[in-house]
Amino acid sequence: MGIDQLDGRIIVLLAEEPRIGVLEMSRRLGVARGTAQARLDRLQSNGVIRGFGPQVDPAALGYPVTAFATLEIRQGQGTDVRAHLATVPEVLELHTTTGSGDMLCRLVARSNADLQRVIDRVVGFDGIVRAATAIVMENPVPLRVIPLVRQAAEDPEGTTTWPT
Amino acid sequence: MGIDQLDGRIIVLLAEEPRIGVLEMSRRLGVARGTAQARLDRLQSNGVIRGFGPQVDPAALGYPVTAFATLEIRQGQGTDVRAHLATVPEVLELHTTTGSGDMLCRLVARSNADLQRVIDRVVGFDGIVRAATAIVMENPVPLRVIPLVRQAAEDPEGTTTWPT
DNA sequence: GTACCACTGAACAAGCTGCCCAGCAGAAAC
DNA sequence: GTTTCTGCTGGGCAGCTTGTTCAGTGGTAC
Repeated sequence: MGIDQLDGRIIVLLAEEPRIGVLEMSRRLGVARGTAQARLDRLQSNGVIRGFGPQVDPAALGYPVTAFATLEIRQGQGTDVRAHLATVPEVLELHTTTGSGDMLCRLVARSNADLQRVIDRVVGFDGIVRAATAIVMENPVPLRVIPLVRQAAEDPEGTTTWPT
Repeated sequence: MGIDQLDGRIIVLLAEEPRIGVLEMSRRLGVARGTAQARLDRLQSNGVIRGFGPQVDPAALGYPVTAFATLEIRQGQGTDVRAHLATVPEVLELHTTTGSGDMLCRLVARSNADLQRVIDRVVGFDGIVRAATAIVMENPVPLRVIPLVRQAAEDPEGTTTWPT
């Protein structure tokens, strides 16, 4: 667990120019091709890099509305609720959490009106007691990992980030 | 806006085997290479496919703790808060929302103890009045788009998904 | 001292990419 | 009805990359 600076540079480079090949990568990093290859393979088998799947924009697909729903679950119904939500395509993500509410899920919809349909489908299940929905207006920081990768590469142990 | 079935199959195929080339893709889809190439180019310039950046797992990087924080902002301080949060590497995502709380952000940390440091850094800014944090315990549905892509490909207009 | 590991630098055949072209079918415009 | 446009097909070509293998080197652990 943890990455060194070369690993960090590999990830950043791949994030900036995903179509780059291993050979070009090795040239930019100033290392041998075999090294770049080996590092990349290791990052993938480590699970640090999960994959290179296409990043799809739901808005461009016709789902411009995003919302977060906090769900309250009836005791003991967690498993069923998880299975139910997994069948709803508009549920992009689901977490079980501490704090007020038991689950948090990310939803998308074709419009604000359509969001009602999605929410109805989500909560139309016995195990769900209550749902509180917050519609996303703006997304000032889209999902990102690069700053974190930079920090992890600079300081694999996390020693300097602790309070002094 | 909207994709047809061939587009959908391209995205699904790319999600399943990201390292696949255009030639192999065209073979699997049963179309000419030029067609696959053109479709892929169009999907990218459309913005449907944002890119193919590496999907990094924060847990494997040494940040196994995820949390969602709901922030309440002092009137008129929104811009400053956005800028402040953008400088924190552990803030992976930030949304402004309707409903209780004004912003929702996704955080990661090295441990539960470390989460305190992150929250202190997030909240240690004048414009933030209050923060409510929910720690993620389990992630039954990791961020996914494929089911949505399938639905969009089957029904680009969304007609069949409306209540009857 | 020896074994082990990571990196370098090189070579090879095989395959893919980017690019070009000509032809064809369906839809829309005139 | 004819023309134009768009999207798809199928082919060819040079150039480059990939996957793989090999030998050599330096540092580290035992």
